[in-house]
Order: sequence, then C-alpha cells, then structure tokens
Amino acid sequence: MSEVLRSAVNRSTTLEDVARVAGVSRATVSRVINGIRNVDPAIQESVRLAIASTGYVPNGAARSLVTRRAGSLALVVSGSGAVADGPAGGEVFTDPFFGRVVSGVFTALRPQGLHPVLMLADAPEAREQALAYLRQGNADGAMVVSTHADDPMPALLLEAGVPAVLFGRPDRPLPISCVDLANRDGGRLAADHLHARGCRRVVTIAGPSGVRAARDRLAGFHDAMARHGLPYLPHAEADFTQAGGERAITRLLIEHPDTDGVFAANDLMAQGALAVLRDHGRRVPEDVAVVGFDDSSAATAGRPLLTTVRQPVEEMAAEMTRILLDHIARPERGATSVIFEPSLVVRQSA
Amino acid sequence: MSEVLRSAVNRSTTLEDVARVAGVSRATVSRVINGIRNVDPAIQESVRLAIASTGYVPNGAARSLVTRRAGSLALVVSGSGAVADGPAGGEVFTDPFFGRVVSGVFTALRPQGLHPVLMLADAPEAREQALAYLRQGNADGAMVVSTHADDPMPALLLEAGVPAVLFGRPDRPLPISCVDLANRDGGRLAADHLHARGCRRVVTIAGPSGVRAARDRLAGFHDAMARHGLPYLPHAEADFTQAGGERAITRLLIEHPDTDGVFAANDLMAQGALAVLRDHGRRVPEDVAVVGFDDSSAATAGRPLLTTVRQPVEEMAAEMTRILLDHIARPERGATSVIFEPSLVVRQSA
DNA sequence: TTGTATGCGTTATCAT
DNA sequence: ATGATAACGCATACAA
Repeated sequence: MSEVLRSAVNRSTTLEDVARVAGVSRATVSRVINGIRNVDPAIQESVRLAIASTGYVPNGAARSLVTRRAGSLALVVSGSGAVADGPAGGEVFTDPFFGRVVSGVFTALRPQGLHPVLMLADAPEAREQALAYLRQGNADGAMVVSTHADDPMPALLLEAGVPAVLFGRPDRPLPISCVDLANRDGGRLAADHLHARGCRRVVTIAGPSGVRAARDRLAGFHDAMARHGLPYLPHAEADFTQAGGERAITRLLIEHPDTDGVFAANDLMAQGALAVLRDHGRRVPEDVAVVGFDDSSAATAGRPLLTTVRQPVEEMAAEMTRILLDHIARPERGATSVIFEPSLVVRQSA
Repeated sequence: MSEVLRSAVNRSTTLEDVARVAGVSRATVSRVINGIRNVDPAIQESVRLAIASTGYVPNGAARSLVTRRAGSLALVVSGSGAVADGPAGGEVFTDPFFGRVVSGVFTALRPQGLHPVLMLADAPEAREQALAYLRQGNADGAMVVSTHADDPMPALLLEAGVPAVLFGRPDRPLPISCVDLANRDGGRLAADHLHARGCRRVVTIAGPSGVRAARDRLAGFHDAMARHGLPYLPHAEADFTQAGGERAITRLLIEHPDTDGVFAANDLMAQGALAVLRDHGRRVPEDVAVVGFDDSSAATAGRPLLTTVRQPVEEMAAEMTRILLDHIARPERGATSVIFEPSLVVRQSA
C-alpha cells in the first residue's frame, strides 16, 4: 500500500506525518512537543503550524512504552474480602470518607496533569486483578486505603516493587510510606470533653475491630476515661455505617438505659445514634451527649449538629499523593510517614 | 553491552526472556499468554513454567501500543466552570450521588477486569487536560456526568471521536448515547403526593437552573400542581448542597410563613430544609410536609426519614457503562438512550 | 541546532 | 503447530 493510501485509510496522524508536513525530522517535532530548548524559533513555529493543520495528538501508549511512565496513579480501595468488616462493596463509595479522599487526591494531582485510576480490591480475585494492572505498569504507583488491618495489599505491593503510600498505618510495621491520624489522641479528646461535660455513664460504638484506626480511637477513649476514674465502659461493635450505628446504640440502650454519653468511632455511626436516641425520646445533648469522629459532611447534615473529632482527610489524602509523586520521582528515597493531629469540633450534640 | 550484562542490570523480564528460557519463540509465548489455541499442551506447560520461574509480567504500554486498547475507561465529572452552579470543586465528590455513580460503574466494569480513571473537568484548563488524555488514547472511552447543561464536553468528545456515554441528556440534542431519568415524571410524583396529603401552600427548592435535570424536576412538579389547581408556587434556587437548601428554605419561610409543603430537587437540599424547619420549631410532617429527590443515603440519615422520589443511580451508571463497552466493541452502532422511571418512596416526612 | 538510527515489548501476518 | 519478521509510535543517544 502506498504512503498516500495508507494515510488516507484510517491511521491516525503520527509524528512522522507532522515531520513531513513541516519539512523536518521526527526528532525535531518530538523536541518541540516536549518543550526541549535548542530549537530554532522559526522551525518551532512551522512545526506548531504543522501540528495544528494535521490535528496531531501524540500516542500515549507509544510514549509510555519508551518513557516508562504511565501518567496515572492508582487509588486502591482495599479490603480483606471478609464481608463482616466495614461497609460492603457498593457502600464503600457512598461513605463521605471516600469522597474526601478523592477530593484531596485531586487537589494534589491537578497541578501535575495526572489522573487517578480507581481500583476496588475487596476480594482475592479483585486484588489479583488490581495487582496485575499495577505490575504491568499501567499506573506509576498506588495510593492504598485499606478497610481492614490485615489487608495483604501493602505487602504485595512492596514485594512487587510498586511505589505505594498508605492511608493509615498497617497492623504490622512495613517499610512503606504512609499518612495517618493520631487516632488515640482523637479518642482522648472525645473522652475529655464528655467527662468535662459531666457524663459518667458513657457507652461507645466502636468501629470494626479489624480496623486499626477503629481500635486506636477506642483505646485512646478508654485510656482517657480510665484516667478520669471510669475504668469500664460498655461498648458495641459496628461497621462504620449509619445502620450499624443504629443497631449498636439500640442494643446499648436496652442494656444501659441510664446512659448519658455516647462516643462513636465515626460520624456515620454517631448519626445513627442520634436518630435512634430521637426515636426513643431522649434529648441530645440534655439527656445524652454524643460525640462522633471525622467531621465529615454527616456531622452537619442533621440536627443537632454533631460535636466531633476532626480528621483532616482531604489534607491527608493530598499529602499521601505528594509523597507518592516524590517516591516516583526519587525512588532511592526511603519510606516516610506523616501523622496528622486530630482536633475537637464542638457543636450541639455534646 | 552484552546480553548477559543487560539483563543483569535492571531491565524487567520480557517476552524474549521467557521464550529463551522455555526454548521457544516469542510468538509462541505470546499465544500461550493470550490463550490462543493451536499450542501443543506440552509446550504450553513449559512456557507456563518459564513464566513462573522468570516472574514475567506483560508490559501494558507495549501491549496497548499494538492492540490500540488502553484497558481503562474514563469517568469524567464535567462542568461549565461557572462557580455559581452546582457544588464547587471539592464538594462534587462528597455528594452521595457521585459515590452511587462510581458504585454502579464498578458493578459493570468488574466482570471485564477494567478500571475507571477519574477526571474532573470543571474548568477550561482541566477540560483541555482531560480531552488531551482521551485523545491520546489513554482511555478507550468516556462516561460523562455533567454538572451543567451547557457543558461543552459532550460535543468536544463527539468531535474528537472518543466513544462516550452521558449520564443525563444534554440541553441540545446530540448524536451521543445517554442514560437519564424521566425527571418530569419524578416531579409529578412528588406533586401528586403532596397534593393528596392536603398541602396547598407549597414551595419548591429548585436545583441550579443551568442543570437540565433540575429544571425538568421542577417543571414536572409545577405542571402537576397546576393540574391540581395551583398555578403558582413560590420557589428559590439553590445549588444542590445542604447549605444551599438551608439558605433557600430560610428565605422561603420568611416570605411565606404559612407554607405547608416543600419539594426539593434533591435529598441534600431537602435535608437542609428539614434542619431549618426543625430550627424554626415546625413539625415535619405535621406542620410542613417535605419531599426530596434521589433517594440517596441522605434520605435515611436523619429524622424524620425523608419521603423522596427515587432515582436508581447505580443501575443507571451500570447501564451507562455497559452501553460504552458495547460502543467500544462495536463502533459501527449508533447512539442509543435509556430512560429510567422514577418512583415515590414514602417515609416519614410527607 | 538538527538529523539518523536504534530500541522500547508486544501482537499479528506471514511462511513453514 | 511453530517460528521469523514486520509493524505499532515515540524518545533519545549519537553523529553531523
């Protein structure tokens, strides 16, 4: 097939075509496109013209084949596959937490012109799929949000040599970078506040025991309460969802009708507590004070406004992204960690 | 550099390496990997062995360079760039609507082993970036969720020849496939319900007038109300956020203190209305009945539970994804549209 | 400053 | 059934 025919058929325009039109070599066109200096301004101009007239767009695959850069980062929502822990498959994305992470990632990615590719690794099969994708170099690195502490994903990524950063420290220390919140401190803030308010019959709604952040929040809360002279507090475990929170508080109220304070390990469960308390005719905060965790949109969605421990998710996600970008640019550097401090946001519920 | 040295340095193992180890040609290894028949079982086995022993993983870029398939689809959150309309930048992802879309997309994508890459095209610059990414073939097609009716993205994608499917019909008809809800019917459902309940002094909280879905919901509501003998209803425009809903209902209550019914164009704004009504000491539904739209998680987040018009977002997003996959597989087929029917979900608020 | 030539790792078309 | 060999479209080391 002649050159003319070939280009007439279907083939999209290539560097070669542009070079021919501009009367220069492929290399020169490439240089112009990639903004490399040492190009005669006049030629530069004629190349730009040729690009415009041909409607040329570089081919991403060919480019990343030679540069060994995919131009995208993976955002992996990872779990153990155990259905009992945390929100199930579809619900993960409905959690305000997820939206905040995405938001923070975009903040850091936008200046670089990169885009996140979303991967859900909540079952062995899905995990293998995600891992294969990453190993093939379809993304330059991975940001991992684990919904479960014994998530095998971090170790697998490490082993595969994929640059990665975690949101939340793993259960067992790994030489992987991560961002996290001082969750124990957060629990302490909530305890001090409820105690100062005069609450003495406090119950807690814990997150999944398989989630480290959930355990740490509860531990910090219990520690502080013990220091205030309250060594034992009833608690129920839930799954970080509102419905789970509703079930937990219902159980707790039956067993401990005289409850005057509630600490929930996230806002969604606190929201559930508020709803049930209202159904039971308990006034918040007069009869029962409630403190949540996260300061997500759920905290201000209803009435009373929720007093909560703030976790700066967006900032944390942005930092996670920056760390990953840095690791990709300078692979020789070792793992780092950035721990954020929580703060108490006092509103109406406590 | 000698072959030995080269492979000793850093280079990841390639098809060539596997072929050498297995004592066959590259082509044969490729056949085994891609599951093409006509391969001697014995050789097949030795190739698998070689793959395992070398830890070979195919290179995604090289593969898609020749197959012309990226193996990923774009999920574009697109807007006009006008700040006044709809939730601002970061808030887009916190809206439960977004989470439901992602959820639905994953449902349809999972069986195919594909992953969505997220793109935010809310400003001219970001739009160009996203467009460039797509034109370069970094994704095989795009799913577009527009936050604004005069969004230029659909037309641009059409012009660029990128396979695309829209969530929500564009303002001016385009030969692009889309999924949508019969929004007018939804508005009608809400109106009929409020009227049947006896509400006669009804106000509406509209979404951004630049969003077609928002206009259609309101139009359907007003039409039905007019048929019930109520030709005029006060309304305020808001931005689909809870805060916006709060401001809108506050204004409406001042001007129309005798209001006995509220229709909000989405649940978030309805949630805001509930909060303010509560602040003002109005009982819901006894004094004022409230109907929302979407049946998102916000509908059951607080008390009273929200009566709302259900939009099956997850199903719609999954269908959008399936249509896109079909377009990619069979480009010759023309554009189609699938319109879903809304339904009324009666809870406590009306 | 510009052009030439080579390689990136795979799939696909041929022969055999 | 298998093996050469030619694309795929780009970046870059090197030569000029």
